[in-house]
Amino acid sequence: MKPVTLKDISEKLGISVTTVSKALKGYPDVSKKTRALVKELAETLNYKPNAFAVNLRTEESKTIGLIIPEIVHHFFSSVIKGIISQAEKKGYLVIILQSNESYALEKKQLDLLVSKRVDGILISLANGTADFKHITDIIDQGKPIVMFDKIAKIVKCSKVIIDDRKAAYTATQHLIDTGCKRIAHFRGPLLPQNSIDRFLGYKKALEDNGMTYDPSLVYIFDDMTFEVGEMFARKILAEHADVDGIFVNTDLVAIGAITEFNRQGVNIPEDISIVGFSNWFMSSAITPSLTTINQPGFEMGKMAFKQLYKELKAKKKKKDIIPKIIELETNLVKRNSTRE
Amino acid sequence: MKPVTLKDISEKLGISVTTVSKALKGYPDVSKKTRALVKELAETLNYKPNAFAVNLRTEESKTIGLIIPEIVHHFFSSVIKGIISQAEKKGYLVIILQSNESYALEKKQLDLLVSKRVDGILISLANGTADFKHITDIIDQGKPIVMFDKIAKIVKCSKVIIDDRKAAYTATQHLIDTGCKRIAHFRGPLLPQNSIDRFLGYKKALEDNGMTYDPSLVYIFDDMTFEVGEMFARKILAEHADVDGIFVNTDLVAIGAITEFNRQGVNIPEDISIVGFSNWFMSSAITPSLTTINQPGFEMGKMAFKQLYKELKAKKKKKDIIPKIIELETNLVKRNSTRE
DNA sequence: TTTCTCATCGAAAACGTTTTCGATTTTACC
DNA sequence: GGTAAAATCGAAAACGTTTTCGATGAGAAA
Repeated sequence: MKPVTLKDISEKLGISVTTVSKALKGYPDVSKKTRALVKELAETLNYKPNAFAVNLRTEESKTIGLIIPEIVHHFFSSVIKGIISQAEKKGYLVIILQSNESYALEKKQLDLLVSKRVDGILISLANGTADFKHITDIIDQGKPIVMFDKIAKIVKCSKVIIDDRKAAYTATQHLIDTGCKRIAHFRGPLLPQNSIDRFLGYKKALEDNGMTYDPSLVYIFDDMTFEVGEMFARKILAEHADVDGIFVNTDLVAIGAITEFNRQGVNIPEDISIVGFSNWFMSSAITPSLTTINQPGFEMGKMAFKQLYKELKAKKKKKDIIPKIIELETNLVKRNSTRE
Repeated sequence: MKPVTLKDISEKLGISVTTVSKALKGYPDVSKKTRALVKELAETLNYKPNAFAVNLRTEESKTIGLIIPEIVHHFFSSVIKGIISQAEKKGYLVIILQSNESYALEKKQLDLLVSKRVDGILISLANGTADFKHITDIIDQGKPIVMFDKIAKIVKCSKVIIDDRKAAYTATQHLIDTGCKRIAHFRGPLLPQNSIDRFLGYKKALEDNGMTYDPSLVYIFDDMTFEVGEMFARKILAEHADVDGIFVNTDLVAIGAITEFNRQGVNIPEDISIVGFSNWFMSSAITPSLTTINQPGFEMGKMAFKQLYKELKAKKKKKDIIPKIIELETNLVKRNSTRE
């Protein structure tokens, strides 16, 4: 019933616990004969080291924490998958917490992870997070932490991101290149850095092409849902009949807009061209299929863990951690919601 | 730099480690005065108990493991969210692993969780899992384990499920009630219990209504994607032009089929009625909106954790664990892909 | 035989906490 | 003041592992 311990093995073999431990861990000062004996008995007894004891002794748990604003979300769940897949390869387990876009929760959860003594932390910030003391405190304690996607530029730690501004610029430029003269932007919320950067990329593209930036063409809303996309589409038709191109913050909203435009008999891309953001799998399914920016979620998760892993190793060797900004490539996926 | 320990507090206060520990844990044999002193110092020093030491001493980690076939999946990520939300309330953390629908991986991960000494395990089986020794071994060790959604009927442990058979029966009956005379079924893979039960419900409904069951109307395919839905739709039109109703295993495939039918000028629900399964959020977004079975993922996650929690408490009190089957209610969500 | 080297082993401390049980002090009561 | 009861404390063991450092013995070299 009780799990097998080193002591059990040592008693059965008439040798000390020390030697058993050493034999199993491949220390050189144990004879081939006893080593074989120990390993064999450990095998047949199905010995598994008590993780709690190992943790206490080595002061590491081979576990990392992950805080994410929302789990039920295609992009984020892809990131999670990327993280877990990579962590598993290196023998790390992942504890996942969800901040629900709440700063207070995020803070509490960070605290919880620290008190549980995870080896490191991966985090994508909540929209509401504007103060970063809870993050810097942890960094000051020397615990590795890596941010991804929704980051804070001020905080000195490693980050895995895409160049939202550049991607948005590319998307908008594509609309311009395919003949759009008056381009709207479905921006979504004001706060997270992504939203800001995508907006700035959109604006820059307009300006670089000698088009006037019109604030009334930027639609703002806190939630980004399918229904909001439908609503924005109706608004565009009512308020700005001259709009012939839209750059949308996220695919789900773009697909909502397309659905509404289809319903209203607006031809896409002839009357209005649309570019989304994310390359959600439904973008290729909708009719017309959606031109969009590919945002590599799985890859982002992988890279975030890889960077954290490097820092964990560096810390073990008492080396300094030099924060690194990893920028992942995005690309425009041309489909049928924009012209040739 | 080093975290504060009980010893630090005891030395600063000139009392024993024992008393400090007792004071913090509210033991009665410590005076109000010292208790206050200890609590205050612990507060200002920001003392956090060393989780590793507590784990070792108490033989529990307040951590549970979760094995799921696939994370990037709306239903499963909803379940995860339900589990995490509930676990957090009770002070438990959740380690998530993904089996990728592979029996071998599932087995390995279960082993990993046990060796990490999680307090209990939640699992939704991989499609390929047909042997259950890896599960029963853990149950025999006395470690609580609760299955959900994709379960094995033979294994003696608690389960949280829906009545797939009944739900499928309801879906099919709805097609019959609204006038469908020849009903196909997009079944998907042969193996997981859900697939089998949904098929059986479909078949039973036909038989109970005096309709002949025609195996050639049951479409089987290993993957269940949007594209498979499109393909099935084309096949139906080519092979069985007389079909006027379809019960589809999962919403995504149903939506693929609707898209293809729309493209081909088939009227839904007039020419062909469709019922899906899951109530994925896109079901209400597609045109026509999809009649479907609501499958409460979040709720399922919540209940699964709650049951596991009960068993963890029972185990602590040395009480016997009596396996419990929890069946969650499903309901038909009538929308526009079926007639009135 | 003595000395030295090398291979092999084990005692013991340490990680930080919890809990039992005995010891000491304080209070209550006569 | 003396005794009993109650309140308060702390020593020590325990959880299972890792690792340091010293001990022992065998064999080789002198």
